[in-house]
Amino acid sequence: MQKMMMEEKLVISELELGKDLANQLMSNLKHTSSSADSNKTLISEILRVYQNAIFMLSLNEDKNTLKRRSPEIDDDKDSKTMLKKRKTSEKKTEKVKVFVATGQDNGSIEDGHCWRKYGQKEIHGSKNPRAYYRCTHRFTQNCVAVKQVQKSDTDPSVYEVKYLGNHTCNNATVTSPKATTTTMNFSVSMFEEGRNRVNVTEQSEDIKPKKSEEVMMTNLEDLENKKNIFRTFSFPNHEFENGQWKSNLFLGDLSPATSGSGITSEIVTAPASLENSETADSYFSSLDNIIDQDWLWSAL
DNA sequence: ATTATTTGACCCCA
DNA sequence: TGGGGTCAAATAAT
Repeated sequence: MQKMMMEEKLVISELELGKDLANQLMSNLKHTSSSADSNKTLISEILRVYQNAIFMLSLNEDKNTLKRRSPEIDDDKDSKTMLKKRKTSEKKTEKVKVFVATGQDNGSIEDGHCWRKYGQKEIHGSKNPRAYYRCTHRFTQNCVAVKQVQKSDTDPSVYEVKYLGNHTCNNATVTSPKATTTTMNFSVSMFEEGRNRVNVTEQSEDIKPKKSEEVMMTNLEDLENKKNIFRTFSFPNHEFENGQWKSNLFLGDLSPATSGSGITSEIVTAPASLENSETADSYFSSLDNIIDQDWLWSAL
């Protein structure tokens, strides 16, 4: 009950924030002096805020149905430390991270890491191809991080970005000094994935398989489709866990390494170039464990 | 010259 | 068997 209270509070505060932002926007629009960028930013914020609120609410609905799944996830976590050659072991209960970002760029959203494209495929039910990226330092630093980017079918301004594996390279943030004009706000959520849903398929046995998978959706909006699944959080200091939020958050750059299996949460402060608002930082917060979503990349 | 992208081949697994 | 992830040669960009 207390947790419920907490969540409700969060929802309310999100909505209030949205209202605030909307008012600002209204004001901006009245005084035509404001920049377009500013308005765009506000709109992005508003959308994100409402999305968060929606998610929180939808979460309550879901809670009953999928509250406790995945009782046994840990087992192989430590036990096999040095698993020699697990033959495509069993289920991959991975953690999935969902990023939501308002982006207009081509999916190559600045996320503080250097990526190298290594493939692109047409995907069965999708109109748009999926691009595959790996960390630039893969060979030099054995960094296994990989990501997939695919433009949304429904909204061309939306890019769905799926992250697999954690970065183990040093070159975390700071991509290049040059105009990190970077993007905007991101929200992240993370949850566990039910068994063979979105298969991670980290085929190699070379490096230690990271047990983490992350998915990121760029831009908001189309959460309409995937209503409840998407829990995105962008408000500071809140971590979702086992159906409840707790405040706890990390600020700073993308989570460094943590090659370990369990990522917990990470937040990213985004550059927030537009305007000077110091609070413009965006961050990623993540959640832990939640439902499994097939909707995500599924061709529905 | 070096580093990144493109793109069809290859390969694995459901 | 084919969908989708990766490789790698060719090509482009620096």
